[in-house]
Formats: sequence, C-alpha cells, structure tokens
Amino acid sequence: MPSTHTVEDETQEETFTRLDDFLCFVLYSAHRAVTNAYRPLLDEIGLTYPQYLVLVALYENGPSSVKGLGAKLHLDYGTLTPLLKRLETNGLVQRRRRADDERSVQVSLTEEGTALRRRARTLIPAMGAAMGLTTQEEDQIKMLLRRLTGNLTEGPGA
Amino acid sequence: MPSTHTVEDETQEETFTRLDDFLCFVLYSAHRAVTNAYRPLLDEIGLTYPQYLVLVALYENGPSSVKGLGAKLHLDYGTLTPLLKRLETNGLVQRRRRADDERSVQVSLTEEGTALRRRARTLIPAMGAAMGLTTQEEDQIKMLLRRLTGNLTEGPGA
DNA sequence: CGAGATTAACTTGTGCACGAGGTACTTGTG
DNA sequence: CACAAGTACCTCGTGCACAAGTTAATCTCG
Repeated sequence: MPSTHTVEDETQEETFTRLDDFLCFVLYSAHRAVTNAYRPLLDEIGLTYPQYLVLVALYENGPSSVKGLGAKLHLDYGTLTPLLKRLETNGLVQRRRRADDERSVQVSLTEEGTALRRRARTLIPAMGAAMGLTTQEEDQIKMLLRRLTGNLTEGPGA
Repeated sequence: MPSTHTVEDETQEETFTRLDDFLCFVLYSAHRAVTNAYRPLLDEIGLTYPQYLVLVALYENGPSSVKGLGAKLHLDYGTLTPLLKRLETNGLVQRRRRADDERSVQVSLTEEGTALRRRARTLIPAMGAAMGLTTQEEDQIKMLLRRLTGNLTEGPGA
C-alpha cells in the first residue's frame, strides 16, 4: 500500500508486483546470503569469493589465459586483472606473457595456490549442509538457473 | 583434469566438484546474468539495479528509516547511505531527520521518484519474458531459493 | 537527574563488477 | 614489406557490498 497514493490514481491501483515476489530480488538475496555464508570460511584461508572461484577454475582447467578465465567465469578484464595481481602478490598464482604470443598472459597456480585450492575442498560439503536442501532440490535449482542464464546471455533458445 | 597434478598425489584424485556444478557458482552466474539483462533497461531511466530496488521498496512500504530499508533489502548502512544520497541528488527521494527521534533518518519518495517507479512497472514482465521460464518454474525457483536464504541467515529451521 | 549502555546513522578502506578508453602485439591484405 | 584491422590486456572512473571505527541521540536504571 503505497502511502503516497492519493484518491485520484486508483484507476490502476495495485498492479505492482511485491518486491519479495521479484525473481530478481529473490536471486539477489540468495546470492548475497551464500557469499556471506562463505565469507567466514574463506577469511580463514585469506581468500575472497571471486578469488576462490578463480583458484578452482585454474585447478580444474590448468594454466589459462586471462581471456580463458573470463570466459569460464563470465568476468571481464577490468575485474580479473586486478584480482589476479592480488593473487600473484599473495603468491598463489603466477602471471607470465606467452613467448609465442606476447599479447597473451598465461596464469597458472603456484604450489601454494594448488595446496590452498585442495585445502578448500571441504567448503562445498560444508556449505551444502548449511543450505539445507536435498540433492534433488539443488539439482533442480541448478537446472532452472542454468536455463535462465542461458536464455539471458545467448538469447532465448530460438 | 588438473594439469599440475603429478603422479605422486593420485591417492585421492578427482574428488573435486567441477566449478559448473557448484550451486554457489550457478547462483552467482545467474544473478549477474539477470542484473546485466536489467542494465540497458535501467540505463534508460537512469537507475542502477540496487537503486531500482530501493525505489520499489519505498513505493511499496511508504516512507522508511534507513534501518527499515536495510532490513527489507538485507543491506547495511555502508551500502545504503551513499546510495540514498545519490538518489537524493537526482531528486528521487527526500531524506529528513525525524523530529521525534533525531537519530533516525526518514526516507521518502519525491513525486519524481514515485513517477519513476511507476514507469518501471514494465520491467518485470519484460524480464520475465526474457528469462524464458514458465510461471511454475519461476515459482519453484523462488520457493527453493527462499528456503536456502532462510536457512543460511536464520540458521537451519531447527 | 546522570553515567553507562544502546541505537541510528555516517565514514573510511578494500575488493569486486562493469563500461570506456588506451597500448602493444599479431594477423590479414595489397 | 607496409599498413589497416583485429586481439589481449591494462587502466580509470563509478557504484555497489561489507567490515570496522566514529558520532550523536536516546534509553536504562541507580
């Protein structure tokens, strides 16, 4: 009940979806709840959430270009470059220009970075438990959200 | 297949969940896909995504304290105070100290802010269409994500 | 009433996330 | 080979998002 409404505009009153029913808001809230839940665990190993994802991606795919990481994580250079520099400063990754293409920067995990990613193995089950959903429910969310993301980024599966 | 693996550590190889199967990553990707899809639409009316949510909340609940907005949106003062100042600079909200409690700041929509929120009424159906999910699927996501958020913020429904 | 606790809001600092603009290297074409 | 186009990356500016520390008003209760 918008308190600023006066009697005049009752012509099309209350056709407004409630904020709590916005899918985008539910998604936004859930995302922040999840990253906030990860935070204390990641603080212990000195990582932020996006940094953690970068280590996971590098562990999974091996040495990658910045472009490749961006494609995997859907992030651009403006986000990745400073993030990777911080990881390098902390000794977790190495950044090197490729000899065969001086434009490209090859990012690879150091031993310390590899060890840290392995140490973070416990995070997923810990978070899974805290979320309190069944495996089927998690799978259902993942399936629907992947379709949503796909539709929004590649255009509807036309 | 982590390329940095050597033969020694095959003891517990491949117990690592793939990044694309992280629920948190799926959620993070979907959230960013949605806000990126909103961006061009919001640019037209000169709002950012969180600013849009604040206008929606104010329209729905009427004049609110900063604390009240924070509770509704799960945001803290460090985020809201500068955001509200920008909205005030743009003439969309008014900020006023309450007479009966000088600690509290009452935030209310201006006429321009009210008009803008009404103008943004078309965003929800437009985005809903772009997401390409059925109403049932959207309801399912909302239901599951609300439970997830609840479990993570209030602790499991113990 | 008055000292201490509480509360509402603000400020500062760090780190994403993204757009726009810039640089250096490589490729394609005449 | 030269030069235009394209590519990979970096930088800068804006705006969240959050933690930690600060200020000022209000409440508590002795």
